[in-house]
Amino acid sequence: MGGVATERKRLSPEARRAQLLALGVRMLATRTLDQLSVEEIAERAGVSRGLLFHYFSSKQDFHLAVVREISRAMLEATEPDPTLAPQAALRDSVSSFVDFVSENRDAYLALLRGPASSDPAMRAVFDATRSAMAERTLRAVAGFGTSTGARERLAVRGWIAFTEEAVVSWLSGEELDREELLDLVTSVFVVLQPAGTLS
Amino acid sequence: MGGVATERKRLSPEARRAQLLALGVRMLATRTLDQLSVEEIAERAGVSRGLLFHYFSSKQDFHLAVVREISRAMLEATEPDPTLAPQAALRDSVSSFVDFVSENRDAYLALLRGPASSDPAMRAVFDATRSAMAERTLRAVAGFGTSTGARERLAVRGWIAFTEEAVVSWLSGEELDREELLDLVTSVFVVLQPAGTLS
DNA sequence: GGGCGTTGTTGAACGACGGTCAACAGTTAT
DNA sequence: ATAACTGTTGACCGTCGTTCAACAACGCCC
Repeated sequence: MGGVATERKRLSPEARRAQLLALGVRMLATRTLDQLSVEEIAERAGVSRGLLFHYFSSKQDFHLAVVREISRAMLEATEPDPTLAPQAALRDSVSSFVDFVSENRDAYLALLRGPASSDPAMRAVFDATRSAMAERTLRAVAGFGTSTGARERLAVRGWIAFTEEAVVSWLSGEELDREELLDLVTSVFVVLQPAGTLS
Repeated sequence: MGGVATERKRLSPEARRAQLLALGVRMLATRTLDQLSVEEIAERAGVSRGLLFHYFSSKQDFHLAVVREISRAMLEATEPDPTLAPQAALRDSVSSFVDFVSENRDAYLALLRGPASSDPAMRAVFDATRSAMAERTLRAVAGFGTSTGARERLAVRGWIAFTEEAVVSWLSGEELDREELLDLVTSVFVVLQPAGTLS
């Protein structure tokens, strides 16, 4: 399972596609999304450049698929536990988020900063990810009495940006311990709810 | 002051450099940072491709200079008024920020999402901008009794991300009026301060 | 005002890389 | 074994960032 070319083998379309995608995600550890060249991907996969265009219509399309994969993995890893009480579910989800970003820092940053790239479709993935997190969070903590007004939607999106920045920033310093970080992030959420709806 | 080539004229280095930079910033309205091609810049400026490399060592260096210019303009436009009381200074600065982003949406987004680009120097500009906003904000509202512990630094950075996201998100919907947005953003800041230090 | 040096500017040339496509070869069925 | 299907190749093209030696506009001096 190395990065170098092994032997020329014929794979099923699904396997090849999955291989190229996984390779792309893994390579983000050293390169940024923009630097994921078709040439290097092909070389590491041990296939020709042309083959990549058989599975992805363009370089941008490939980048998009990589970012979608990261988004999918992140959302899956941070799915709130519906059996927990609202406050506990929130903290648990944030905790999973901290873990995910810790373990996939580079890949996640690619998702977070990838939208700078040319494609509006890329930005759409970014937006969809934030929206998914926001809606899910609102649903999970519905017990807080949150309504879905414009102010609340804006507040939740802002809170997600807050959380992302706090976690990423925390990772490059770690001057707080994990619990303090979770306290900070969750307490900000609680406080965002309209006055009077809190316990 | 069009975009098309006028006549071949010899300009002073400062004038040429300024012209190219301003042109780059202006072009962000239609293209993203990555799409700022040397070719089009040169064409619009009415000069040869080669000349751009006389003023900027590479395309990335040019992009960097463009982003620095935007950062500079933003920080200048949102400088807190030291003659105001802490709460008022905060609100005033956020208000200026909303104005700046409203008027320079594309350019500001390039700064916000530009760091996705390859260059670590680009990311440095992004970080430096956030740090500048954070430190300045902390200084301006020192009256709140804010200490400069790790938790507070993280909270302020998070709050800036919150603010950026809230403003950008608000711009593409405008379901709240301006005052409500300012209320939301400033109230979150106040609430972030350690319990007991608030009035 | 005409030559001369300084230097802003050009344009041809090169390399890297994304993208295309007709030919090739591994696999499977008969 | 042969043939059909299709995963895969490698040569080719166009675009674009980058280099560099030559050029020409401007200021200066006599």
